[in-house]
Amino acid sequence: MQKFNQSLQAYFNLNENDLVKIASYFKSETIEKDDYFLHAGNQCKKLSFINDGILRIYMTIDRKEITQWISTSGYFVTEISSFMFETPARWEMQALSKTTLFTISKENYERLNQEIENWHLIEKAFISKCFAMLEDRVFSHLSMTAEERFEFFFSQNKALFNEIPQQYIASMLGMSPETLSRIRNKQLTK
Amino acid sequence: MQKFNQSLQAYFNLNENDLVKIASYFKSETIEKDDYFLHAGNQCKKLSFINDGILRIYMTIDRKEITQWISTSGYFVTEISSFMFETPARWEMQALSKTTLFTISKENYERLNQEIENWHLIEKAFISKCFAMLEDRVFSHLSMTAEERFEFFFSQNKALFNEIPQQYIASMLGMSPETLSRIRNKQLTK
DNA sequence: TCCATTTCTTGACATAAATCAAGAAAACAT
DNA sequence: ATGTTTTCTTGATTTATGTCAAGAAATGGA
Repeated sequence: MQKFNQSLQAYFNLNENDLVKIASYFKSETIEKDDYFLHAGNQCKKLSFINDGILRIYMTIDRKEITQWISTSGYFVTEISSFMFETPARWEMQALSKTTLFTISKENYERLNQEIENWHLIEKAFISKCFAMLEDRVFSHLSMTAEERFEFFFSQNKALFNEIPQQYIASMLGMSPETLSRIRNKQLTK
Repeated sequence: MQKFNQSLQAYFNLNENDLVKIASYFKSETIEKDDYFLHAGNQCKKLSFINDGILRIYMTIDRKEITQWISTSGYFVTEISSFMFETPARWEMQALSKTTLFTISKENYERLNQEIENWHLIEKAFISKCFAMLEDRVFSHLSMTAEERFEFFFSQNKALFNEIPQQYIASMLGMSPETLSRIRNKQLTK
C-alpha cells in the first residue's frame, strides 16, 4: 500500500486528505498467473494499480496474438474506452505472473467526482498522459527502425527481459521474435 | 458555422442551451496556406475546429520531417498535452491550404468548466476518443503491412489524395513516398 | 530430478520496403 | 502561356525484417 500511495501522490500531486480518501476506495486484489484481468467483449469495470506482477494487453487477429502493451508494477491499468463509456472491451488483459493490484470499481470511481475537489483535473491529467504516451509510440513507428525501438525500450525496461517471454515484447515493439533475438544478440556483443 | 454546430452536436451530444453557449466562445479565424497554427516550443493556447482546409502536424528529426497526422475539415485540432498542461508544444502544425477555423482560447475554454454542467464529461469523452484513435494507430503498426495501412487509410480518406502532396500521407502512414506511389499504382490496376 | 513443454537462437532463404537516381508530370508564379 | 519548382513515378539495387525449420536452452510440472 506504501508504494501505491507514493505513486498516487507522484502521479497526481494530491493533498494528504484527498490522497487518503482516494486510496480508501482501492481494494487489494490478486490475479494468478495466466488468469485474466479482463476479457475482450466484457465491460471493463475497474481501474487498477499494479502493486506487483505483470499484465499483458493483447488481441488475437488471424490466429496471431498482437501484444499491444505490457503493464508492470507501479503503473495503472484499465481499458480507458470501456471503463469511461461502458462499452465492450477490445483487449484481453492477462497476468504473466501472479499479480497483486489495488482496484477501484467503476461505481466508486464515479463517487470521486463528488468527493474530491477538482477530480476532473486529475482525471484529465491521467488520460492526457496516456494519450501522450501513445503519441510517442506512434511516432516511434514512423521514425525509428526495429533496432532503435528495441534500444529505446530496452534502456527503459531492462528488468522485463528476464521476467517474461521475449516474444511478447517483440510483438509489442512491432517485430518478430527472431528479429528481437538477433538485435538483442547484436547489442550484447557491442 | 452550421457545420461547426452540427459537429459539436454530433461529437458531444449537447442540449440546445449548452450548444449555443459553447459555440459562442469559438471565434472564426483564418490561416493562409503554409502559415502555422502552432510552432513546436510554443504553448498551444487554443483548441480549434477545422471548418475548411487542412493542417499537417509534424516534427523534424535528423533533417527529416515526420508527419504525425493530417487534420481535415470537420475535426478538432489542438496539441492536447500543451493545451491542457500549458507545456511547450512538441509538434509543428502548418496549413497545407488556406484554412478557416473556429477557435476557442485556453482562457475561455477554462470558463466552460464553470458554465456548462457536466463539462468534464464532455472533455473526458473528447480526450478518450483521441486516445482510442491513437490506440488503433499503434495497433495498425503492430499488425498491418504498409499496403494494408494504405488500403485502410485510403478507404476512409479518398479525397485527401488529390488535395495534398502524397509524401505527407506516406510519412503519416510510416512508409516512403516511393512505396506509397507503388502501392497506389498497384491498387489502381487491380 | 527428470520429462514434457515452451521459448529462444541460429541459419538459410524469401519478401517488403528503403534508397538512389532520373525523367515525367503537375503545380505555381510571373 | 512559359519557365521554374515541386512532386510523382519508375527502375535498379540494397537493406531490413519476416518466415521457416531445427536444434538448444530454459521453464514448469509431476
